[in-house]
This record gives sequence, C-alpha cells and structure tokens, in this order.
Amino acid sequence: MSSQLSTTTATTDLGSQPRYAAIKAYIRAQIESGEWPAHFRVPSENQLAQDFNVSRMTARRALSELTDEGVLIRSQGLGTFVAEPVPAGSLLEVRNIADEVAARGHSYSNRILKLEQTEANTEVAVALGLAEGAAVYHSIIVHLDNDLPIQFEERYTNPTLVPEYLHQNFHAATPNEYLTRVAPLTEVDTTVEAIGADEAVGTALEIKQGTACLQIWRRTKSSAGTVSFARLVHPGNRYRLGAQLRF
Amino acid sequence: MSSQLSTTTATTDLGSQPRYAAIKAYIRAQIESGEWPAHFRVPSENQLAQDFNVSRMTARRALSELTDEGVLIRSQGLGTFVAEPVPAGSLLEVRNIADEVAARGHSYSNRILKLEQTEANTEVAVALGLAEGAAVYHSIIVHLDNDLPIQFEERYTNPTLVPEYLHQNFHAATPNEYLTRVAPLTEVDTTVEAIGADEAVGTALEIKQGTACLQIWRRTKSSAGTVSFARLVHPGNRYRLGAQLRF
DNA sequence: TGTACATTCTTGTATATACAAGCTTGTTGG
DNA sequence: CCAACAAGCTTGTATATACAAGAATGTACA
Repeated sequence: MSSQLSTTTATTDLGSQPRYAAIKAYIRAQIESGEWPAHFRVPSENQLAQDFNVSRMTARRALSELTDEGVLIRSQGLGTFVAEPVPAGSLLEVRNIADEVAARGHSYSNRILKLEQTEANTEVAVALGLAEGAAVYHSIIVHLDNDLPIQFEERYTNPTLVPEYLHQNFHAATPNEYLTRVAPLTEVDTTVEAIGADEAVGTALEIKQGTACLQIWRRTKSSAGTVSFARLVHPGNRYRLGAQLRF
Repeated sequence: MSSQLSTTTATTDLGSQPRYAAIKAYIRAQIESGEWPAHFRVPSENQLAQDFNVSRMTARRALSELTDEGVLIRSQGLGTFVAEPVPAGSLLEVRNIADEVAARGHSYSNRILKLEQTEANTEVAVALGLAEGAAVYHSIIVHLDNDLPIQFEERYTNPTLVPEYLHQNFHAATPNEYLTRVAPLTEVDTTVEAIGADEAVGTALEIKQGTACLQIWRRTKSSAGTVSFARLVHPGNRYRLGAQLRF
C-alpha cells in the first residue's frame, strides 16, 4: 500500500491483458490445478491487492467477476470461497462444442461414424417439415475432449436449406459452426432427458451400456424453415449443463 | 458534478437498495415499457451520472451489470444499446411440479420421507451462505403423478430466511410454491446432469438402481440471500425438460 | 458464568480522478 | 476533392479514499 508510489499511475498494461484479468487467471489456475479445492477460502481483496501490487478495487473486480461467473462465492463478513465446480456453459453455449473444449484449454477432435444421404423416415420428416422419403443428410459424429469422448451427435439436416458441400465438410469443424454461419438461426427447440446408453452410444463414447447419459434433442430453425434435427448424448459423469437465470 | 457537495459523501441508502440498483431498475422499466426499443441508444455514463446525481462509476456499474445480464450491449467509442430480447424461460417453469401435473389433468400427491432440522455440513453451508454447523431445514419429498413417482426432491432451506412453520407445512403444497410466495426469488442457479439412481432414489421412485435419471440442482436466491438448495431427480423415461431459446 | 461491547477482520457501496482507447465529426491543408 | 489530423464524444482500466455493514473474536463488566 505505502510502496505504491510513482511508477504506476494508471495506464493499461504493456503486454495486452488488463491487470484484473491476470488475477482472475491466477485464481482460475489455482482452482483448476486443485491447489484451491471447493470451499477453499481465497485471499481477501486486500491480500490480493498487496500480492499483485494493485489497488483493492482492481483485486475486487477480479473476485466479483469470478463470482458472477459462478467460480467463487462471496459472503460479506466471511470471505470469498471456491464454488462447487460446474464446468459448463449455458444452454446456448452448448452449441459449439469445439469452442467449449478450447475454452477449457483442452484439445478438440472428433470421429465421424456416419456421413450419408438417406431418406427421411416418419419421425425425421415431421421434425424437419419434409415429406416422408425425402432426401436428408444424416451424420453421426463423436466429439472428443483431450481424446476422451464427451458427446455423441446424431443429426439430420434439411438439404434444401443447406448446400451439400457443407455436409461433406462437417468434419473440418462442427456442424453447428457451419450451420450458424450459413443459415442464421432464429429459434432453437431443446429438450433434455436422461437415458441409459444403448449399444451404439456406449461403443462410441467408450462407456458401459446402461450408463446414465444426458440426452439433448435440438431442433434448429431459420427463417426459411427447420434446418436440422440433432440428438446429443453426453455421459452423465463427464458433463454438466449449467444455466443461470435472472428475473 | 459541481452540485455534489456536502449532503452525500458515501453512505449506503436509507430505504434499502443501493443507488446503482435504482438506475438499473429505471433502465429496465424503460425497456419493458417499450419506451426504449431494441437497439435504442441509452444515455451515456456521464449523462446518467448527471441525471441521477451519482458519480460516473456508479452509473457505469448499472450499465455494466445490465450488460452482463444480457439486457444491454456496450461498445467502446459508440455507446450503450438495448439488446435483442431473449425470452429464455422454460427451465424456470419446472419449479412448480404440482401445477405441472395438474396441467396434464393428472392427480398430484406426495410422500414425505424426511422433515427435520439439522446442522449444515460444509457443502450445504457454502451453498446457503451459512456457517458450518448452522441450523438448516432438511426435507426429502417424493412427488407423484397419478400415484406414479415422478420426482425425488431433497432440499436444504435457510431458516433465517424462511419461518419455521412453512417448513412444517411443506406437505400441504410444494416447497417451491411456499418459497416463491414468501421470498420473491431474484435469481435461480440451475444445473442439469444425468445420474444412475442410487439406493435412496431407486427406492423412493420405485425404479431399479442404476436407472438413468435426470438430476437438477437448483439454488434459489432472494434479495436477502440464498433461500434454498435443492436436488431434484426425475426418472429419465418419465420426464422431459423442455427449453425454448430464441436469439 | 455469561452477556454486552469493542475491536478487527471481511465484503459492499460510493466518489473523484486520471488516463487509455475506440469511434465520429469537423476542419485544415495539399 | 479528399486525405490527414485534431477535437470531442464514447466506453474501458486503474487508483486512492471513505464509509457502511456483516461476522468473528476477544475482553471487560455485571
């Protein structure tokens, strides 16, 4: 505090990131490394301010933002604590799983199990608003986080709304990335349920049959109609879907 | 700015709410009344500071928080604008299971498996913002739809925020119904995951152990603090959680 | 013994100030 | 005409300071 004389009067950093971001990164690192477990009491604002040679308000900002992000829990008079880990984004953010994996600092990859053009059965036809027997793209992809399967994705896409070459290039990125780029989505219908893994899912995700999984049905529509119809399956113990709602 | 002399040097408000909250409320009201439509440019920090007779940092806080909450969009050099409305509800609607059952034209009932006052362990204490060992209400209730168990509910309630008689009357309706009536909720934290039923859940829901279930963690907060912390388990094949998202 | 009070932590609110940085607009000079 | 520059707005980062308020702990007094 008293040693805070001339050198720094304000000035955004040289490197690039703001100072509060450095503190946030530090705290996140401590938590992710296991150094600071859940319920661990993190240093106080004043302590952090001293350690990082910043003002209390800057240290405070780091703690406050992490609290907003659900990483920490604060309590007046008591202190700041590491929150229960909930490594997941909101329902909306599930869209691009590659980004999500990257955000965790892990490596993303995928395996294409099926990529074909086929005829819509009744269920698919209804979901996509097509006639039964109409041509649709069908794909099954497994998404991996650090080579660990975290999502099984089966998708039916409406070919009248998405050019064929996109389908052929799904492996380059995720289908959603392409789809959102080409056809701006106007509405997403999501249904969440729990299932026991069947044989196909179990094999793809490398888990035992019957293991509890989170299954997300998603129908995405653009202004022109229903674009695609997907079924996303996550192993229950490897994924958490978080949602924060304010009103 | 110059008119900011003696009367207020700092001091938290008399009434109750902080000043930035008043500004937030004002902005929200303008938006909700339709006065400020989407893409409308809201007053600048300096303008608001002047209008509300607060410092720029306080006005800034109101704008920043509303931005975090998705109500506004800010852009350096340009200004602050009203965001596209995102009526993402649905997850919230799961709250009152009795209503939901009634809406299906079925008969609602429940079984109380536990109803006690106990001491908070570390996990519960942190979730409720209480000290370890503090008194909390603990309840386990099974909800039935036409005598078929559809939800296992385990709940920890903060007794400082909810009078005791409410706890004793939980069976009359659902806890959530009481809680929302007594303490208007300001925020709900929801996490969804898939689990295999353990023994307690299996027995209560009359399903085999290991059956895939949807587990919803929910932390509800009011302005006074965290009200309760619940764990809701649904048999996977008997429940569907719908969410509609527009953007 | 035990309650009441003061101290000392903590986080929360609020202000005033400074400078950085992005964008628009107007002005000036080639 | 138009490119370059200078103002003048905006938001963004950072500091120093002040006081409020919740929670724990120790202490003194009845």
